[in-house]
Amino acid sequence: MDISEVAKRSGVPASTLRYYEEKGLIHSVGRQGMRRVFAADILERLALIALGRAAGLSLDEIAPMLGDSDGPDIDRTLLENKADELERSIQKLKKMRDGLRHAAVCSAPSHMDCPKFRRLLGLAASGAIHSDDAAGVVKKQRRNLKKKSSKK
Amino acid sequence: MDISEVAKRSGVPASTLRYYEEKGLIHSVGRQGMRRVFAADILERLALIALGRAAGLSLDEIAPMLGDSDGPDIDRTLLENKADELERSIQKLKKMRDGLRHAAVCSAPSHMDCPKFRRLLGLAASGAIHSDDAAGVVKKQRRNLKKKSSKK
DNA sequence: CTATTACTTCAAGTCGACTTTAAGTCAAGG
DNA sequence: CCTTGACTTAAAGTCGACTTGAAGTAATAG
Repeated sequence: MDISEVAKRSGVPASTLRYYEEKGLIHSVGRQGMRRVFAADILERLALIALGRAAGLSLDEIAPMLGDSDGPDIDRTLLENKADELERSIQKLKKMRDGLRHAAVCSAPSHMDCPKFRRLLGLAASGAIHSDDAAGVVKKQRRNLKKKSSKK
Repeated sequence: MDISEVAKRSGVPASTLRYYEEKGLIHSVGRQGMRRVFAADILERLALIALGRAAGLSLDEIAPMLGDSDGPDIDRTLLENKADELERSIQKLKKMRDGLRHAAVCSAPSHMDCPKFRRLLGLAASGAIHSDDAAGVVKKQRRNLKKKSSKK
């Protein structure tokens, strides 16, 4: 497969594939002239990378998990840690969600008069809701939208 | 209050306060010499900003919600949308969490032999689990750690 | 054989929310 | 009055994961 074929099948842009190769996350099996040729199993590897990303791993964290030879070499402890991390994030996001829903329907004349809202405010201020959690979630969605709409 | 007092009370670094002022999110009530003086209600305003950030709003989205005069001016529809967004994120993260937990304990010789794992892989590859969701959550945690440890 | 198109590399740009640095100002304590 | 330390500004740097642009090469359709 050439790079555009991989891009088509995987949904990963060619530029990203080159970037991944540069970072050592993927490898081409050789070249036809100057062009990269990829093996079929590259798709599985890309799925594995996508999974790692979805689990909140950085590319540098993912790299060592992709076994160089055959199957992936996954650290089970790391997986558990990530799962726990996700669990904590979920709990925080739930609090935010409930707080937002209440604020949206709260009948207090001003949100500042609503005790629930003030409690939520206190949580955010004290960092009990770690402000980064949701921010990251949403920011990227915006980026994706932008990407899609600017596809000339 | 001078800027360091606000920083101390709110936990927001002085540099960030100046940045927020530059962006129009906060205002000082005047100067003593060259130094900013803040009113007491700045703390409430900062809490509001923290809340917005926690809900996944960008600074530019937050700005219009902080009423210029007295109470905040919050768009209830926006809040509902954000709550829905969080809800979707929560569902995705739950899938990830469960998938990771299984992968961590799966007895298949290689993860590639485990049907559940392959299903998870498929989800990630197809983008059903929007890869950015968890990534954002975690990345920032790393940043926070870095910040704390490099605090000379 | 040649034009087209798709690839190639390398360097630089992007995004958001800050932080850092350099150079300068000044309020307050001794 | 003078030092000192906390403030000031403006500009540049940071972080991660890519994307974009410029300039060049070559596989392939005609």
